[in-house]
Amino acid sequence: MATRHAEIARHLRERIEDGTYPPGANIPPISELMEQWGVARDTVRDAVSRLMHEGLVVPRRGVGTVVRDSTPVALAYEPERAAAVWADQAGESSSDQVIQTGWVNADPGVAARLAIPQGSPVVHRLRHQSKGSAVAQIHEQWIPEQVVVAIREAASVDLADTFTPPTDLFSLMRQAGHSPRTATETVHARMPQPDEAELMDMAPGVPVLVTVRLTRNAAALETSTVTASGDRLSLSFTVPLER
Amino acid sequence: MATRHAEIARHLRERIEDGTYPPGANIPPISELMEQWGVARDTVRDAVSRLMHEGLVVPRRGVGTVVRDSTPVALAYEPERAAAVWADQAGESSSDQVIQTGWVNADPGVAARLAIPQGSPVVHRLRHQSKGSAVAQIHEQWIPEQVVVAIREAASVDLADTFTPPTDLFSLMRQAGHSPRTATETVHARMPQPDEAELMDMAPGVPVLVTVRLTRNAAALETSTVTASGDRLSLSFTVPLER
DNA sequence: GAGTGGTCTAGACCACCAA
DNA sequence: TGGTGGTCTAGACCACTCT
Repeated sequence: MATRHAEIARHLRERIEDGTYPPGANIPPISELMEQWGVARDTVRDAVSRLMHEGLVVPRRGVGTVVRDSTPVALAYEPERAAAVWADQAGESSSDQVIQTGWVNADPGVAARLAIPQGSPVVHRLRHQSKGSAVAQIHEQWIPEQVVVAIREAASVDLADTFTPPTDLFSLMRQAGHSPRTATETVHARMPQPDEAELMDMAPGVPVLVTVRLTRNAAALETSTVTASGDRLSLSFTVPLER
Repeated sequence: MATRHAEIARHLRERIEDGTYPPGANIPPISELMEQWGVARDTVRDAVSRLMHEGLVVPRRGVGTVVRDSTPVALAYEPERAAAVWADQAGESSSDQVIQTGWVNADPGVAARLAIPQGSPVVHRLRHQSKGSAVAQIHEQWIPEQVVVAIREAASVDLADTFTPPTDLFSLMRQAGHSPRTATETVHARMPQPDEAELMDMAPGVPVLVTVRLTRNAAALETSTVTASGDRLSLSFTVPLER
């Protein structure tokens, strides 16, 4: 027999999966579980805590511990897109706000991706894309000096001092003689940092999806990272298969 | 002032980030932290538990609580690939094993993706790809009847009864007159289920990356899901940008 | 054997929410 | 106001790892 709290957690998990406690409903309160299983309060809390960190339930003070919506991650399959697409389920009011922009020195990661010496000046832009009230995506972008200068000269836009969202950075690049050819996107997942979880109003037990992008023609033109809640967003790619 | 355990967690998190406790090192033992902060054991454990679920540390009985390797997620940038690539950091001994294969009735999700009636017969194949001793990826695949039959007739291979890993399912499809044209991959992240975490020997606080693929020409040829530890694997795509 | 983390108890007080 | 979860204590015993 496993430990008491593992046993309780397993039982509750099964009841959630078999629909006894459907999404939106409450699991029994701590006091009741204490009685039912004849254990102390903290033992029950250990069990509930496990379910919370598995992303199955969200405890709410004064209300109860509610079962989370089972995160179906809408499966919209229109495989006609040629490029990467950010798929959202709810098309609420959205906004795109530039939080910060300016010159910084490239850190080792950015420098490696852009193939420039570490510490080289790059323009760093931080954007928050919001859906409804909470931030849905954190977008960070680094652009090498050469490209920034070319855009300033060709389009009279200073990226280091422009707080309006770039309606289309790629067309600015083309105007400046730096037409992007390919974008490589690398995806991984991790748990959010506390500040990220707060900013994006994430439930406990929900990871973030991090996409690192590198846009190139002959040289590297731009690199960026997009960080977003792993359950509110899914990333979709269509790749052609050579004959 | 926040709660005691939040305070302790914040302090330890900062010490980890500033390198006082580098990856592989131990944070101070519970007993020591109890003394330092003048709190009870469970208060310290609450703090450490938070760090654990953030993926920062792994407690080991009899050893101590060690700081995890900071998950650099190797950034291999060879943007020359045209298709999806599964990037691994360590090239150890790997194996690919078919765990299960046979006919099943399509569940709603699979049926929707393959655009066939729910409950239609499909061949379901479950594979485990291992690196070293632990399973690195769980691969589940569903192939519609029409394609299975065509492959059986054209290549004398019965997918419902073949336990050898398909060296190349796509070339079998081409032989059978079903050349795949595109693959659409949709990625999201979630916390692993307990059995998944055990099978893949995952540390606590590590999410899984789930990729749902749909391979098509005119019709849907195959759909599959790949589930893998979000820190041991990163998924990379290169997309061409139209002029 | 000494030291580590893991489990569990019985009781207390606090913070939050809905009726 | 009553019920919910959140925090915290002081103490006990167990399981594991290393030397």
